[in-house]
Amino acid sequence: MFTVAEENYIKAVYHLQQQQEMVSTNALSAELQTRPASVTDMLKKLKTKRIISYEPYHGVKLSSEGKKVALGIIRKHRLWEYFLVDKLQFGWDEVHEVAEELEHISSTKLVDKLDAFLGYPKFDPHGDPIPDSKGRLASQQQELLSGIPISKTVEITAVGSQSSELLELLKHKGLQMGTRLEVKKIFDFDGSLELKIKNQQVVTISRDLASVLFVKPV
Amino acid sequence: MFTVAEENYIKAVYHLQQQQEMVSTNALSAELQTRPASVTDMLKKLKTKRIISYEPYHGVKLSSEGKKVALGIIRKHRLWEYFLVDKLQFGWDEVHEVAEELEHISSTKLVDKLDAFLGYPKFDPHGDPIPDSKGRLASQQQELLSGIPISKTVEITAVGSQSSELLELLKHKGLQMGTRLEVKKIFDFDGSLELKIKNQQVVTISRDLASVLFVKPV
DNA sequence: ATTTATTTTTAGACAAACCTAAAAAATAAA
DNA sequence: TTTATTTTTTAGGTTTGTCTAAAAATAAAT
Repeated sequence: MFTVAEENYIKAVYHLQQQQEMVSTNALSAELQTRPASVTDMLKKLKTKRIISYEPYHGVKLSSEGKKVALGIIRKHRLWEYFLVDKLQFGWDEVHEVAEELEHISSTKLVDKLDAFLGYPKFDPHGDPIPDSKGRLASQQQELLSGIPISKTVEITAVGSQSSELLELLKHKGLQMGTRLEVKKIFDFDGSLELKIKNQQVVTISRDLASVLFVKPV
Repeated sequence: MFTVAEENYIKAVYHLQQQQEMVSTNALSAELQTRPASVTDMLKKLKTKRIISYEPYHGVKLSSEGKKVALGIIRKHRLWEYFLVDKLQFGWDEVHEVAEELEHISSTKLVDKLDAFLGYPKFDPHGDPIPDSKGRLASQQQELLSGIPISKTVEITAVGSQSSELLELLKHKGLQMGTRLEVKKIFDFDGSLELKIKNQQVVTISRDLASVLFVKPV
């Protein structure tokens, strides 16, 4: 139905739309590492396929059909990530590129059987919700760790970015998806936090780090 | 390293070479459903990449490097087929097309972890051997069911073709890879065989069918 | 050994997805 | 409200992998 290139554009528009309603050519160009002129070409193509609404010079957004397609791709991406971590023992910080390839395998039967095999997981290893076969996303009342008061126990559910620097830091501190922890102290001077990792050691993290970690009460 | 199109050509040369040393342009054209002119173009390209040896008008064969690449692709194809049948409950007659897509996922780490997850299987669901990480194929002393004497117990290891008609017939008779059976009678009139499926019912199959079923002693 | 038929290659085109350079539109600044 | 800057689009090219039509090489038949 769609080429790999088309699917990557659709996914990029979806992600950028989380930030702002209308997505600009330049934003897509940066996200996809292609030149603006190439983006314009593809937008014209996707418009004729009724996947996006697009008026020259005024940005794009996904049509309802486009959203469906995007959720299908994201579903595949996140299910494969879950598979790689849960079944094949990949580190959760090394699955992204492989999942970028696997998400373009077309068989819907495969996706649905994979979903069943994994036990219909609701969140991927980064804590992001996995759309179900109808495109529905589980919503999670998640908050930033930087806003959690002292002595409350929470569980890490997501990270605000996928940068390898961030993932490296989390690994070093012994933090991952599902880690339970309690905020012990908050230092007013620099906003750094002292955390007690459930039944384990105490670590200190910066305010910058606490501001990209999503948690849920437990 | 290689594009999907290149990999499909390499795989096709490998398969056709099982029949005859030198592979012709026309044979590749038929196998890949492309025109002979397109095949010639690709052969020139693969020659410069030192994947095949090719002299105009005299056919091609894989270089030793080309064989390595081919075995890598076949390894992925067969491991994925095993995964689909063993873990995702696909019928063994419906995995081929999906595996045709999955075999082009590049990560070798993925392949090796998948291999481990599956328990290093030696044969795929069609009974074909799966190359190990060094490209070695398990050889199997397999014989045709039509040559097995009465009262010997054997296990089905492979089928001589992948035609959907054959696969449908096998499914109907309750025969699949790994099925153990004993030859009960051989009717001289038409060469048909009566088989007792291990601890189950008795079925009769034609000589034509027995001539495409590979088995091993058990 | 010629002629005929088949197979294979060359030549020239096309669509997809990218590119650079230049023009046009929109936005911000003077 | 002009002018300058940034953003986006158009115009024209490139590469990959395919195609058709025609030419060349090989194989088969008389």
